[in-house]
Amino acid sequence: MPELPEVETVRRGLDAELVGRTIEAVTATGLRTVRRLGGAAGAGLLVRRATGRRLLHAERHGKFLLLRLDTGDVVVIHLGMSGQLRAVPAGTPAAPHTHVVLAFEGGTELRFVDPRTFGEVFVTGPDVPELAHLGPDALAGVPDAAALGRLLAGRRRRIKPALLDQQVIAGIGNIYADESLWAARLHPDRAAGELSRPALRRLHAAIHATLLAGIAHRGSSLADEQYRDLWGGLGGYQHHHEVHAREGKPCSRCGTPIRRARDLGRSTYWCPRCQRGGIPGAVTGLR
DNA sequence: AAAGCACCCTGTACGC
DNA sequence: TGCGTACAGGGTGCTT
Repeated sequence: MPELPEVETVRRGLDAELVGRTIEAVTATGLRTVRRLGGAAGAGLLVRRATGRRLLHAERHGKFLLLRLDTGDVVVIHLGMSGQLRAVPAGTPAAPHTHVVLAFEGGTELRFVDPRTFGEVFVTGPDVPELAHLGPDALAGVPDAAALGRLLAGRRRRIKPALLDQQVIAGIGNIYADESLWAARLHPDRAAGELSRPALRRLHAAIHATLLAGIAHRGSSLADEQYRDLWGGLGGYQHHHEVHAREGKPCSRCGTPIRRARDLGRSTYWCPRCQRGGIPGAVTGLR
């Protein structure tokens, strides 16, 4: 599932491949993908506002990609669970579940492919009000432990749900939340607003190091997911995961088998020995 | 405020 | 072999 490092890898691909070029044609056949704009009318809106426009910048906020056009309009893309952006030569046969195609000058097409259609594409104005509810970007917007502390201050919820909440901090998903908490030696059930200053320092450093490592390895491509970069390449960070999808395997620090529990409808992985301090009786403490 | 769940959706894995 | 089911979980929205 694409999280910040995967989206950033795609963004860098756009920088290398398509920024500065003009969009010559747009097709939007996946009506669910453009649902925010309103079905067939939305597809027309995307075509009208993107066709003939030059791509000035490719930006990222959390897990959202923002393609800034020369009109000031912004094409916003979220990959959801199974979305892929691929750059291919015009004329390449369309993969199944290809929902939106931006045909750039020079013969390269940017194709949005998304089997499960949790992802979306829409066009909006320069201020992107649709993303105003997001917290600061987990990499660019949280400069130090004190900033992280301010985001978590006063919150009585557990730290893992807080990290996953895009309104608190944007870009962290299930993989990088688990990996960051392991690196910081924090139990996923620790109370978010009651972390000590050393714990906040460890967590801030862990989030940054984990996200940067994910980017350095071009993201995580787990066996049961589809993540690939702009050119179809697989990421490699899954080979460096310490806890995620490693239930029963020994913790690299202490040898204790990694545990797994269902939390908020998804899996949480942690080392029960290295990651202490869970709230007694909280979800993962019971299993 | 926070937890927990249903929902959207399809590909894959697995048990019978 | 093949069918049904569980699972994967990002985001949203609802209820408790």
